[in-house]
Formats: sequence, structure tokens, C-alpha cells
Amino acid sequence: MAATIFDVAKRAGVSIGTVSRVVNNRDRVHPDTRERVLKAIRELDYHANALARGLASQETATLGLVIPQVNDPFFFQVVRGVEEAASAANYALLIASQSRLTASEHRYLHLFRRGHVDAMVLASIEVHVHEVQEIMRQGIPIVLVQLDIGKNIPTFLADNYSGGRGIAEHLVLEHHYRRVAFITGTNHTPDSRERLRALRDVLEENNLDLPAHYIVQGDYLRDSGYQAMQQLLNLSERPEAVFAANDQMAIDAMMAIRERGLRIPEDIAVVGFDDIPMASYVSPPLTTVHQPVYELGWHAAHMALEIINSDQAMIAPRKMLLPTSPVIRRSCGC
Amino acid sequence: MAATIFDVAKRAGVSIGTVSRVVNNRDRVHPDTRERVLKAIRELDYHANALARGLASQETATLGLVIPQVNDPFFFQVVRGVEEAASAANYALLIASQSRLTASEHRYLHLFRRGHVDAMVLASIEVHVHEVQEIMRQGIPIVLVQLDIGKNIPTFLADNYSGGRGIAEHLVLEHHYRRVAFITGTNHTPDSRERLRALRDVLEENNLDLPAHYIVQGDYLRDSGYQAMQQLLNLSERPEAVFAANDQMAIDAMMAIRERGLRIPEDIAVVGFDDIPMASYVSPPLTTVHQPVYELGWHAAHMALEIINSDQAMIAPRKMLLPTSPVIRRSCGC
DNA sequence: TGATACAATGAAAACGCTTTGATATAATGT
DNA sequence: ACATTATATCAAAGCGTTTTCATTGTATCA
Repeated sequence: MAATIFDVAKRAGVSIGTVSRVVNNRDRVHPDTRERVLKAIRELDYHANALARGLASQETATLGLVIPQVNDPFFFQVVRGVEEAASAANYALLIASQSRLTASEHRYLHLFRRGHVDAMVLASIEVHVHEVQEIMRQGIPIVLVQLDIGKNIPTFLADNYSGGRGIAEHLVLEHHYRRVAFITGTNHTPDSRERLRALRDVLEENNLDLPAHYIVQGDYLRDSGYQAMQQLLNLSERPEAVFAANDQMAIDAMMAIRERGLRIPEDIAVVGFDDIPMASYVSPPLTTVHQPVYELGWHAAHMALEIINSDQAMIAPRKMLLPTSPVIRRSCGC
Repeated sequence: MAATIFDVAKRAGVSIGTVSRVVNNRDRVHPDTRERVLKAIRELDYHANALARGLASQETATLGLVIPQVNDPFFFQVVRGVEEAASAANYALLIASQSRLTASEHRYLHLFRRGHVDAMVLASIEVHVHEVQEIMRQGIPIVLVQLDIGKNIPTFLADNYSGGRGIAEHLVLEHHYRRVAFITGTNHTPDSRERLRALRDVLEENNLDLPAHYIVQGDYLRDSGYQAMQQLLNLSERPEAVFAANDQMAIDAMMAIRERGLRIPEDIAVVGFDDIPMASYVSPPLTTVHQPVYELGWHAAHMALEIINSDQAMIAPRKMLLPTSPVIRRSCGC
């Protein structure tokens, strides 16, 4: 059995209150006493029980993170960011992934609510505003990542619009492409929508058209980029450039293009979004937009901890856009 | 404030003991009473406090996972496997990553030992046998993943040797390459060592030589494959095939080869190990060995839970090799 | 009908800590 | 010298559960 605070107290010849004070550096303790206590702690290899501590102090020093149940390295970066921020503050990290099965019942929310965590970070999951608000009402701060449900909840998002604009302007202004197509993401999510809006705006500003048949539906996953590209290639007037809502699809689109015997970027230019590791390895290397994924996680965790330690008073800005930056490689024609 | 067991008890007109029994389905409770209690629970939206429960029952229903602090999608798969096994058993998952900074003091071990978790899974981290044994002695089962320190600790490993043999035999027996080089991993880790041993054995069995200058040191990371390949290309007698200890380096080696104006696989064949997502996207697609990463995580977690529920009695086999399988693509010459 | 078993519940003792209020001792001021 | 104030410590009351033991009420048996 591991040593308890009583064992330490007995060995040091003090009360458990004093041991607690030494351990937590609270109040003042006579130097001699402190030394005796520390010695006893060392000798017994004492470590305060986290559960008991949490129960007594109503603070668990634990952060909860919920991520979607997808096989996407993308989220690993979020996890890293959150983990690093948490562990820097000496917080533990409790992770739950939202599986397709339990999406409806949101088990993890219960899991976490049971006094397990001091705050939660929700990343890209499906969740209703009510649930979030309900949890916040119970005093558990929540920070959202890549998940915009408005309603005055602290949220960290990548600036999809300006990233989209950056890459769109590159295509239109630098390369002078006039026929640009877009491959959307799943159900046309807000992310995908923003990126499309950026493209549309840039084209409009330059008096260019974005016909409906140049917008093809994809689902962010591998195959869909290929399929979507097929459609575009079958058009009587092929686009000169294709903007895919993410790199995965862009890379797949490239395969479809090559299979037709066309060259990239000479015949058709391709750009993506995300800047996944693979993007720099395909040939030609994919021009894309870098997403600050790690940073999103880090900032979100950081803010969550901040809210905890600030009595959850008003933490000013409710929605933070983190900058995205175009990564110009070769697939755009550069 | 969230409702406690007292609130429920009062509302249902019973004692807290009865509520506890209903919640945990322990002992028998009169159907009518149970109904009343359940009703109260529903009305108050009661959820038992995990900390209090853990403290009283000495079980946290939480699994601890420690992963290295590297930016490697590889580990994300381990996490997924562990998470899925844990959540299937209604266990929460506590994650800590071993940062370079804290590697020496192993903070997470303390973090977890403080009664936080019922068992731990350690994946690919640097850790001393003593520490592990110390923790096990305190009654916390540990399962290792991709981390072989012997000593009767349950361990899940990918079968590096047989995977290495598979790919080596493919190179030697099918393609009849005679001059095969090897690029090692960091500090020549056990993994890398096993893969090399496999190659060496296969070559030997076929009366082929593996000269020292055909074994070049890498470090598993991006650049090192490139550097190592340079060395090999500068040799007076270039190898016909290169076996890199992981895909990352193999892909980098391919770049080095192409930069010299040589063709893959015509001039030099390249094979890797891991089967990372990128492997199928490079051109030519990389022949490699698939690692059951997700499965490693899943099995490890599963075993950890099994040990918990079996009174930690003898769980038979101490070291489990999970099969790896060659994935033949194009870079080998097929 | 009285003794006996069983079912259903309650009361209270852990679990290991934090934190408050009380107490004893030492230092300071008059 | 005595009252006052700081300082250092202790004792005990939570925190929200689980779990054991005791108690009551009801059905079963001789």
C-alpha cells in the first residue's frame, strides 16, 4: 500500500494539516518542521492521492479533451498542442473520442462532468449548443476548437477565409487562371464554405465567373477527391486550376489528373488546404494553406486554464481566428 | 452545484446506501424503491462524482497512457487503439506525453501513480526497468507497447524480424538483388536492429554479403534518409536496393536518388517499414511493411484491463508479437 | 404460534486529502 | 510585568462515494 498523509504525519511527528501545508506550500511552516516533513515524504516516497485531493479541494488539475473518432493525423496535432499546454501547467489530460456510435448520447460529456475535469476542450466534434451551455452552467469552462456554434463560447478557429483568399489570389492574380474549380468538403461544412466563399469573392473582384458546375461536392476523404476530379475532367471546358477544400482530396485529384495523361501544373494546377505532411512529398509538391493546428490546440488549452484560474469572469474575446498562411510549392504552377 | 447522492436520497425518501446500490446495480433493491430512486436521479440529472467514487472504491475506471513527445502520426494510431479499447470498457483515458525536458524525472509516472489510474500503457518511451517494476509493485499493472525491456512485463511488439525477413526475401528471392543496403534508425534501436538482422540473415542464407559501408546510420527522421542516401550514392559500387528502417527515411532517400537523376526502381529499388499513409502516395508508391499500430494499442489496453479484472494473477504470455505484413507496391521493382 | 430465515433498507465507518477555527507558544509593546 | 499580537501547529469538519454491519419487516417452517 502506498503511503498516506497520515503515515507521513506520524513519521514526522506532526499533524496531517501540517503535512498538507508543506506539500502545497500554503501558509507558513517552521523551517525545521518543513524539513522533517520533507524528509519523511522522501523516505516514504509519498505522493498525494489525486482523487482525495480533488475531492477535498474541488479541483482536479485535469483537463478534458474530446476529439472526433476519425483516423486523421490532423487531430493528433491538436492533441499535442493541448497536451503540451496542459502539462506545462501541471494539468493532466483526459481524452475521449466521439465515436460514431455514441455520438448521439455523448457519453464523454457525462464522463467528464462527473467531477473528473476542471475544464474541457471540444475539437471539431458534433455537439449541440444546449449541451455545451448546460455544462458551462454547471461551472465547467469549455473552449471550442474548429467548431463554431456561436453563442458566446470561447472558440479558436483557423482563419479559413483569409487563407482561402490568399491562395485564391495567388491563382488569379499571379498565375492569371480564369477558370478555377472548387471541390467541397463533407456536407459543405463551415470550413469548406468559408474557403469557397474566399475563392468566390476573389473571382468576383476580378470579374471572373464561378459557374455551378465548377463546384463539386467531396467529403474530405481520400476517394472523393478522385471522384470529384473525374467530374471536372469530363466537363467540356476543363478548369485551369482546381482548389480542393483539403489536401487529401487535392492529392487524390492529382492522381485522377495524371491518369488522364494530363500534366500538373501545366495542364491543370491544383491547390489544397491544411498543409498535411504528405503535401510536400507528392510530386509536384502541393501548394496549399497551412493550418495552425498545433497552435489551435495549445491556445485552446491555455485559455481553458486561464478561465479556470480567473474565476471564470469575463474572458474578453469570444472568438479567436488564428492565422493561416499560403504555402507556395509547385502544383500551382510556380 | 451538481446534485449529490444526498440530494437523490432525500428526494427519493431513502438512504444514500440505497441510492448507491441502485446506481451500481449491487445487492437487491425493491423494484418500487429502485423506480423511485431512478426517477429522482433523472429529475436531478444526477451523475456520481468520479473522484469520490474512485476514492471510496479504490478504482478509478481510468487508464493511463504515456507516449513520446514526438510529432509522429504513428503514435496517434496507438492512441486510437488504446482509446477505443478503453472506452469500450467504459474506462476513461488519461494521456501524458514524455517530453524531452521531463524525460529524466518522469513526471507522468508520479502523476499517474497518485491513484489516478488503474493501469498504465507505456508506448515507445524511454523508461527504466526499475521504475516500471516499482510501479507494478504498488499494484498498478503496466503494459508495454513497442518497448522491450524484458523482465516479465506484458509487452506488445510488432514482429519486426519476420516483417523484415518478408521484405528482404522479396528483394533477394523475387527480384534477385544482390547488393542491398540498409539505413538504420535512431541509435540503432531494437526495432531497427531487428529489421537489420532480418536482412542480414536473408542475405547470408543466400550467400550474399552485407558489407559495413552498406549499413548507414539514420535517425528515423526526415532529413536523415536523405543524408544517408547521399553516402550510399557516393559509393563506388552503388547498391541495387535500399532498405530503410522506416518509411520516412525511405521517402527521403527516394528524393536523394531522384536528384541524382537516377530512376526508382530501375536504377535503385527502395523499400521502407511502417506503411505510413504517405507511402502509397509517393511515386513510385513505396513498397514497405505494414505495422499493426492500431492493433498494438488496442491489444495493450485490452490486456491492461484484463489484468485489472483478473486480480493481476498470472496473465500467461509476457511478450506478444503482432504480425507485420509486407505491402508490395512499386518502388521495389514490382 | 413461536422460531427462523430472508429480503430490504438504514446508519455509519472508511477512502485520503484540504481547510477552517481554535489553541498554545513566542515575540512585541507599554 | 502584563496585555497584545504574530507565529506555528493541531483537531476536526467536510468533500461524495462505497461498503459493512445492524435493524426492521415479512415470509417460511416445524
